[in-house]
Amino acid sequence: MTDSRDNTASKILDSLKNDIISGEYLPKQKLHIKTLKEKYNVGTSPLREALSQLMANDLVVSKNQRGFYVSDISLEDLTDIYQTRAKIESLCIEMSIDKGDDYWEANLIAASHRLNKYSKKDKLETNEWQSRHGDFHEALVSGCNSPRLFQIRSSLIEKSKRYRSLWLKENVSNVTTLKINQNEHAALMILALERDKKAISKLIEEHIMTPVGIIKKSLSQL
Amino acid sequence: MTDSRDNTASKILDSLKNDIISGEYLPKQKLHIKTLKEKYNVGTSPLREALSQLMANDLVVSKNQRGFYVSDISLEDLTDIYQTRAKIESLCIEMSIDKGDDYWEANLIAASHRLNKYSKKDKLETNEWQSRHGDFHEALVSGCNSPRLFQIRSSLIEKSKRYRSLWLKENVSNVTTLKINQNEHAALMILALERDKKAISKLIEEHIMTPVGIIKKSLSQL
DNA sequence: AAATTATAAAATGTCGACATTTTATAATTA
DNA sequence: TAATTATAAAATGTCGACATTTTATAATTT
Repeated sequence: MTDSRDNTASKILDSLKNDIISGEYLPKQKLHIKTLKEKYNVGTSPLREALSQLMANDLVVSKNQRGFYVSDISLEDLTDIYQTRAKIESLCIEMSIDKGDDYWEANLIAASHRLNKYSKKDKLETNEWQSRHGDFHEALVSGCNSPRLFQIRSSLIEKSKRYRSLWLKENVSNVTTLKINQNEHAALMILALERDKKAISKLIEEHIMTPVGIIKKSLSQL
Repeated sequence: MTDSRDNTASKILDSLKNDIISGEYLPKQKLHIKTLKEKYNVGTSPLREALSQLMANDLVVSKNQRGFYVSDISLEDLTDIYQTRAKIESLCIEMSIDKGDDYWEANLIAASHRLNKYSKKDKLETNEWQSRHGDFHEALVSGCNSPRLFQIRSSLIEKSKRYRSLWLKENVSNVTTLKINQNEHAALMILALERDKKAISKLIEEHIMTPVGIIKKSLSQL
């Protein structure tokens, strides 16, 4: 939460990051200092500090004396992000399978149940579904006890979310595609419980790559 | 290079980052704003912007109203960094083997030759050796055409260098340990040219993990 | 009219100032 | 003397100001 213990810079960082990821600011869009200062009600310093952090996260770029811009997207980057994300997720899951205990299994089963139940509803909210979907995948990798690998995973998810958001913006309420691969989730859980590293690696990579084609199509005709 | 086209913040970022990685500033050490301003001859804003970026790179941490500190190290993190780095390097090499062409092969052979020749010298400089060593490993992965994976690799190398620097600080001119695994390099090249993904993956992971034990020992008695 | 130049407006990046908080030091109490 | 409180010093984080550069607009030239 944005605690009062936090300074202005870190508070505004969350807002800004979220606004970029959610697609409120479009790729290549200029981020005017003055405008942002007014919008978020802050001074120059904390704003620029937040933007500096976003630069390090590749969400923002800057040219000297020409200000800050939302970093650009591309079909190549889309593929690269997802491909890398797939490989990393595979690593996480393999570690998870190596180290996961009974609690990991139980937690995975629970998360799967929550996702399944919600997916069967006819009128489902995107946010809630995405939340449960994310929880399920997190449960899969939660046995991986490598903070650094986890961190890499998070930053990649962040970056991929941006592409998904932009795609969702073009295809409002296109929820059906979200549950395209519902049966794959079931398979993933079974393979995890069976500790079949090889099979689950293969499946998770395919699973993660599934949206790429769809997003690509929608994005290329922009 | 630190072009005059760059702004103050990005110039100072390089210096600061380098000084942290090289171990000039020690883990947990406080980074006083006033001191840094004088040392680097800059004002508040660009300094704090640079520190903000280093925060995003996990090289610096900050507590509100209590300033900036060099991020801490630990034996667990040392292991985690290197372990993750090993996995990532393995991924890069596998991709490299999949996509590498004749030029990749030639470049690899050349880099290997430069490293070999220099390693045989009796009086070798650490910097030059490390440079050639780095080049060799980069040649190995240079066929991997995933910018994002490459970026992850770079940031992990950065972080691991910090541990190596701190270790080197305790063991001045301990160059012999640097070429402990010289024969492994030859094996790596051969396996790369043979396109033996499985074998090279295994070897590179071991190769990267080699220093961990040594650094660990030296670091734990601090 | 198109291209170039001159002028005005807007925006960026850096600085030092200042209020607020933290830390260090001295004074007080038990 | 140890612990607590009061006081002083130092440091942080935020702000607005300002010089400099970029961008937009108007004037001039060919």
